[in-house]
Amino acid sequence: MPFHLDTFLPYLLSVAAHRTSARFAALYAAEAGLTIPEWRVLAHLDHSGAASVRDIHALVHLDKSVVSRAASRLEQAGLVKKQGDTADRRLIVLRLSPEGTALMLRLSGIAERFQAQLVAELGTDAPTLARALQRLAPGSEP
Amino acid sequence: MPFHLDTFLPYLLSVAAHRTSARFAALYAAEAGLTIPEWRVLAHLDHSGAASVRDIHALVHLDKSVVSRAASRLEQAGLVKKQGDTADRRLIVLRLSPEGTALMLRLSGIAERFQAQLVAELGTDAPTLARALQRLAPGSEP
DNA sequence: TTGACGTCGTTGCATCTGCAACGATATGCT
DNA sequence: AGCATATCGTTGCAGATGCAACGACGTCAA
Repeated sequence: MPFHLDTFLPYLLSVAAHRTSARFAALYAAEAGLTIPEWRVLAHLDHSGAASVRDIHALVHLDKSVVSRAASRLEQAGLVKKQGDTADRRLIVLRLSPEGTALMLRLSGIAERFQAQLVAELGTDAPTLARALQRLAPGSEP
Repeated sequence: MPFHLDTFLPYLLSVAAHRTSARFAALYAAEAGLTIPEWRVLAHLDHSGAASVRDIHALVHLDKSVVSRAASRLEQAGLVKKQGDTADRRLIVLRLSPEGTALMLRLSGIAERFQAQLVAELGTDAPTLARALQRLAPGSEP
């Protein structure tokens, strides 16, 4: 009995994730030419206020190098400010600039509308989906 | 009210997909050093018998170039045979070699056990998750 | 038949990713 | 204090990815 790829959860997850990210990226592409890592860094800074590269690396599931390069691009674009931590001079504190804050104000509106649309498409399955995904994607594991 | 990334479905999907794929890849890494595209090509050939690059591209959500290169590597590894279609000489028919069939026999066992473990972890949410993912990942759209 | 157009698989190229260094700094042990 | 060890952010590098060509082949209409 051969194996069926189209009921295999890792495959379904991968395809659904890719497609959903692409749909969302198309929405904010008009607003700002951000990559997904850049968007995640901005979003995290928006709700945490300030964070180091390490914090984002740990909490947002991006490699250190990806965060570092995304932060550099965002700084060059004037959306983020880097600032050496005075207590621990290895750390670099990232904060949204006023322009970054303004951009996130618009982007978070787009994101919330997209989330609402997804929830509408999923109907009553939406909360279960979110719960199941959170179980598959633990917050702290490597 | 700032935006919360950790309830955002595209983000949850991405992290869950990455982590689940990594768990699965670790399982078959010992059995065969396959990349994910290679695994998908093998799995699709296992249950379709024969398929062209185009077929796999359309059904398995991989770029043409990715399928082409994966097929070349698999052929060089002796797991897949390429064969020109006699009717339409643009097409290249891919089939599992005996070695490829034997490998898939072992890999599909690993895959089914992993799927069973995931289902066990998810409990009653598993069928709902699968249904929701299928709705987010339509079979034919570009 | 001829020629325009579409499709197939491959390849080149720019970019992104993940991993392993590396220098700078901090921490802990003696 | 002094030195080994660990952590932080950056960078180099090999490999993978997505996209746009490209040549080869097929299809359709005139």
